[in-house]
Amino acid sequence: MARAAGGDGPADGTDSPNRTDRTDGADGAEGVPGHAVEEIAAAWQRERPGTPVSSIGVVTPLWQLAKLFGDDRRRVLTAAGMDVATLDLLSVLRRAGSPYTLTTRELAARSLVSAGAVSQRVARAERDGLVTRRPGTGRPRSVLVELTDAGHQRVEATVDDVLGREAELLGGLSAEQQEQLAGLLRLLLADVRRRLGDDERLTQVGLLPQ
Amino acid sequence: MARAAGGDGPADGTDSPNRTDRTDGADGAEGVPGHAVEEIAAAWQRERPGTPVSSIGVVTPLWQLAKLFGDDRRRVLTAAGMDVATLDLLSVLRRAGSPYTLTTRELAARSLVSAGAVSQRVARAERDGLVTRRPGTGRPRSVLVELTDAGHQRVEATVDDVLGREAELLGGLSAEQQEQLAGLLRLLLADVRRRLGDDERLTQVGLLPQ
DNA sequence: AGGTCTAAATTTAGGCATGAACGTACTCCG
DNA sequence: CGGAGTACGTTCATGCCTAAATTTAGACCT
Repeated sequence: MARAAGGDGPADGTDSPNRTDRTDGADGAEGVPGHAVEEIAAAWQRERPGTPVSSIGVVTPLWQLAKLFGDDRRRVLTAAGMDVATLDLLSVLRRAGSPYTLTTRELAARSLVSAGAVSQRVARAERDGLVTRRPGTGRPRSVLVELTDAGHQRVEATVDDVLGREAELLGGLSAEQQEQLAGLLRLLLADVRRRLGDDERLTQVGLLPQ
Repeated sequence: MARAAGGDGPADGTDSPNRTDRTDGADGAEGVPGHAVEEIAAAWQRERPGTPVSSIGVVTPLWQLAKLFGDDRRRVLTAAGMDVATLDLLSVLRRAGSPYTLTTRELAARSLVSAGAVSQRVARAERDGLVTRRPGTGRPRSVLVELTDAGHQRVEATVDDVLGREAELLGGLSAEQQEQLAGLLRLLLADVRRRLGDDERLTQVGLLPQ
């Protein structure tokens, strides 16, 4: 997605050769394909000694990976006539199991998006016949959202593709590395969630990825 | 974020009690504050045996963490009269060192956003007097973007806050754990970038975080 | 030398998210 | 019992991004 316009053509494949002859000089180790993250912290240190760079080693790649995975998923889904937000919604309902019904309140909590966003997601999905909406009997103004057959089918048709693709992208890491990484991320997530969510009720989770 | 409307009130503290009396039954270990990621893979397995869930342990927390860090950063910056996209732009220029000038082409590559997004970011920043734009002498239609003094000051005023805050959020992990995590993320990032970017020139990096 | 090709930036259209204002249906207390 | 509170879903304005169309400036070939 750092891609410019121009569809899927051969694009600028003839790109790297004449790369270092431009504006440079202010750029250090540029042109090297894999210079990456370390360079960012180093640049801050060089330009602004004392900058608290300790977080960069974790946060930057985290960010980039999320962006890369997200963009990739979007592309996969667009090709299948689907979009990320809708799949997220449908997946949460699908995963919940029969009767595939949840309140918008829970949907918000499990999707990690705002209540307003859920309202809009559900409205779109309802317009497309993928879910239905009806008043619930529980709390005050509660609303129950239920997956339709069409919605059910849409999930079945795309989930494996998306998850399979992601597994493929993780293929560069060994099973142990993946496990180790998953463990550390889980640990960090729990801690961060406690620090933020604690007094801010990001309470539940159950998010995005499928 | 996952908050509804209505300011900062005590919100739904009285929430968990009457939670299981609604739609549930299809919800397993719900209500538990920290049920999290494992539950997602388990739910897929239960509902749809054979679903390729192997990636979930890594991708889901990755995603959630990026969202949490991103939202938090946005809040910090909003309070300071700044926004994430602009700080990203200014930071890249600041880090590049004197003369704090880069082409839009490079800005796009280093920010991991589309060319159109860069155009808009620069236009906004220029309108606010944070950067200037002028034709370059290099390639055909190249444009040089340079940080103004005002832009320079804006970076100085916010970077430490943002980075400091992030370091704080990482505080739950020991230095070794952070390092280990950083290493695995770096490894994965390099590999993913190769798989995607290789034939698609997400070539450069140098992204977001600060 | 001139026409065509190519690559880069910008513009435009559309999607989705946040946050704040609303409307409203229970709850709880006097 | 009745009125204020309060929690929840929706609506609205705004922001940012992607993808596609558009504009334009050099490069290359004959």
